[in-house]
Amino acid sequence: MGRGKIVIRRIDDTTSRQVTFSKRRNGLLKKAKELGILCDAEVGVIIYSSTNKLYDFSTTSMKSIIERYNKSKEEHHQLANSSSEFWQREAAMLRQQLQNLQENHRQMMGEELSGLSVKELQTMETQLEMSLRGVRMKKDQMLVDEIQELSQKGNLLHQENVELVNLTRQENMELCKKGFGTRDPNGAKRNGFLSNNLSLVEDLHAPVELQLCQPQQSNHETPTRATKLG
Amino acid sequence: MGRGKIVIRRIDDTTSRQVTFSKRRNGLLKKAKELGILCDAEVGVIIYSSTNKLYDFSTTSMKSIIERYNKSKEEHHQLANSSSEFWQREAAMLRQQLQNLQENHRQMMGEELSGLSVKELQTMETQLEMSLRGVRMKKDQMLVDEIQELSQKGNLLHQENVELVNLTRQENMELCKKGFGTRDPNGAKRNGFLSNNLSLVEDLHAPVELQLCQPQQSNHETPTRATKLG
DNA sequence: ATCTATTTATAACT
DNA sequence: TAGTTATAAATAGAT
Repeated sequence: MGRGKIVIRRIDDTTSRQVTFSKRRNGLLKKAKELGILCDAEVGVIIYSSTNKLYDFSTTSMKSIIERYNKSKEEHHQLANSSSEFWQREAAMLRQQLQNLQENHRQMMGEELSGLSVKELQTMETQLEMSLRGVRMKKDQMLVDEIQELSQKGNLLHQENVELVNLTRQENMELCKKGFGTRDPNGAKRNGFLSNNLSLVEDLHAPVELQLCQPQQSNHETPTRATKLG
Repeated sequence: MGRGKIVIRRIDDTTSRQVTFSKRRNGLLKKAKELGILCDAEVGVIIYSSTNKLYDFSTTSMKSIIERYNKSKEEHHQLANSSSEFWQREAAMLRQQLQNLQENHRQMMGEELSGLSVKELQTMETQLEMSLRGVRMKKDQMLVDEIQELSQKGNLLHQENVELVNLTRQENMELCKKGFGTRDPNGAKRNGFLSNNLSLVEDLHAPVELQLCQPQQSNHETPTRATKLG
């Protein structure tokens, strides 16, 4: 596949050979990768250039591929000892189970549906509907829980603020009595700071209560008035 | 490089995957061989199919390539000496994979949902919706196909019956001419049997066409009239 | 397995 | 060494 046809024979020219090596090596590694992905195969490629440089590719780990290969070859002439045989069978069984489950899982994910009967598809459909209901219920429950928790936190903060306002008002009144109120009659600085603080909490609080639609809180308006009063 | 472009992604259809595996495996081994010859390289390729069959190629001997590779990587000491140990570790690894997939699968089935975040649940919900759509589409397609096939069979039977009626009528007329018609002028017995036969086929035929809503058949009424005439 | 339209890899060249 | 292009080879989809 190139400008001209070539015969498969060692390329004599060193430069040409190295250029071709570089191109074809990449091609081979690419194809190995594609084979692994497309066909779900375990592939290992080891290449040593004529200059003794190593290039390799493997879908999983080269170590495990080589070990698997060695074991495959050993089987032929050497009957392993009983312990080895046991684990080997165990591994084969587990590999099979894994493959079964993988296929099942893929079908569950809506892939690889060819080869299933209408009845099987019907069963899967029912199962998926049940799963979906389960997941949605769980999600909704989690959201409701989260909202409730936030709401409770909000209520707590609100309580704290009401108490804080009351305390500060008492403090102010006591300061006024002691005559410090004359230089700053409205307490603008401190109260300004406080009301800012409170409205921030209000902003965080209000939408949470909207989402929950809890009707029992009749004390919502008090802090707003309090900030206006303060 | 084929009739159509493909994306490099696991092929879902088992048959296609195996055909492609066979073709590309041969391609890869051929290219490995060519690289070895053209560029004077040492090449080793190990392939395990998804059905765990081994295919390999090596320019020299796989054993020497693997040994060279192991030396390059300086890993050869720690490779499992005991076959038993190797398979034991292999089994442990497979078991772990199996457990991971099983947990995933259970969650997919709507079980064991605790410990998932709202975001994860949202992702699962979307995935399940997609899967459900896929399964439903596949099922519907299969049903439509089945109906179409039945309809075609029905049409064929219908054609055969029309021809049968014509033949029988001709036969009757010829019998009448030969003078056998005088004892049974209407040919009641034989025609009665035939019309029963036809209406049976009609009953089987009609609803199938209703489901498919094919408007092109203008010959539907003819057999009904024929039975009335006969 | 075989065929062929098309894609992909790459030989020759820059 | 990297980029371009004409052509050979591989192969996807069909039979």
